[in-house]
Amino acid sequence: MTAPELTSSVTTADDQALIDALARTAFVVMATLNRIGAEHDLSLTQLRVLAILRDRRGKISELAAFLGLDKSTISGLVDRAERRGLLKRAPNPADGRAVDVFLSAEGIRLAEVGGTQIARALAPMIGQLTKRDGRRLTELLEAILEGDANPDPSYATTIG
Amino acid sequence: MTAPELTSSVTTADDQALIDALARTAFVVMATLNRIGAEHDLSLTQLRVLAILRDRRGKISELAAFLGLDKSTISGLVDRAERRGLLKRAPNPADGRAVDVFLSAEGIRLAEVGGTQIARALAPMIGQLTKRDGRRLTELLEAILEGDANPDPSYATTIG
DNA sequence: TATTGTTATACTCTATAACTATA
DNA sequence: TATAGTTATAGAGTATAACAATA
Repeated sequence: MTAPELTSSVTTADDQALIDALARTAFVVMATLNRIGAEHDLSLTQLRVLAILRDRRGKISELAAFLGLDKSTISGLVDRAERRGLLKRAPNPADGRAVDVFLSAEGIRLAEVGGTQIARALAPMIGQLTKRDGRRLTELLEAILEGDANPDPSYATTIG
Repeated sequence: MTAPELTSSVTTADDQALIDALARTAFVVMATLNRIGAEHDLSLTQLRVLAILRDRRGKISELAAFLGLDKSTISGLVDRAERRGLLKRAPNPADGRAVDVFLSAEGIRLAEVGGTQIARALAPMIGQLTKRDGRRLTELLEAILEGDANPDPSYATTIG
């Protein structure tokens, strides 16, 4: 079986080739993140939660908005991660209804290890390019990200 | 909240920027695919199954290998899609144990509609680039995909 | 009244293990 | 014996609806 294409022929051949390359790249990157997450028994969403909390606290509602998920979903995700000792809950001092979530020492350690592994896993790919081409690719990707007009706020974020 | 980074600082700043751009692009593309799939009550995996079967039949075991999932998972996915009338099963003529899966007329229609929507959804992003930059981006992405050394066969595939 | 979070419920996705049928 | 597929089971991720506590 060779690689099929889902996108149709309403666009030019060049556009089509670019869409296909973007989709393939996305799947490879996501597969890498999934695989590294799985090595630590973390789903992609859990990995993202760890990334988000790596350098800040966050309320349940903020995490939900950031990830584009329902607050009840976050509640469950936090439950499981908390049970594993990766993060903790604390009452928000400014709002009696809100709950702050933040990483435990173990969560911080895991986020660091995961980050290192991700960089290492993607290194062979970016190593295909010269320094100059790498910078060029970064520029081009940042340019197309400018055109992202998705309604959901989480669509515009990085891994976290 | 601004965009956090999961990857660590074992790499150069340039590498880091590229990894970040790749991750952000991957999330935007995947979010687009997810959103369009959801509009048709299709998970990302179901969307990929439709894409794979768009121009070929496939055995359950082939779909499993292609997507990197267990055959029992495919069995369930096919069950649900078949119940919705999107695809059908038929005995494989060459192997009495195998089952062929293929799109129904409704499945073909849905795959076409979905493909068109995906191309349209990504158009604003690729529209940010000149024709020439678009071709350049395609080349660079194809170059880094060459460096993909993932063990799982499904990692090297496009959306389908 | 509106918002924050939790809980109950239901469904999908996923894997593992056990099973049947065929090779 | 080995392979293809199904089924039973279990757990995670997800959303909706109902709820309690707070604003």
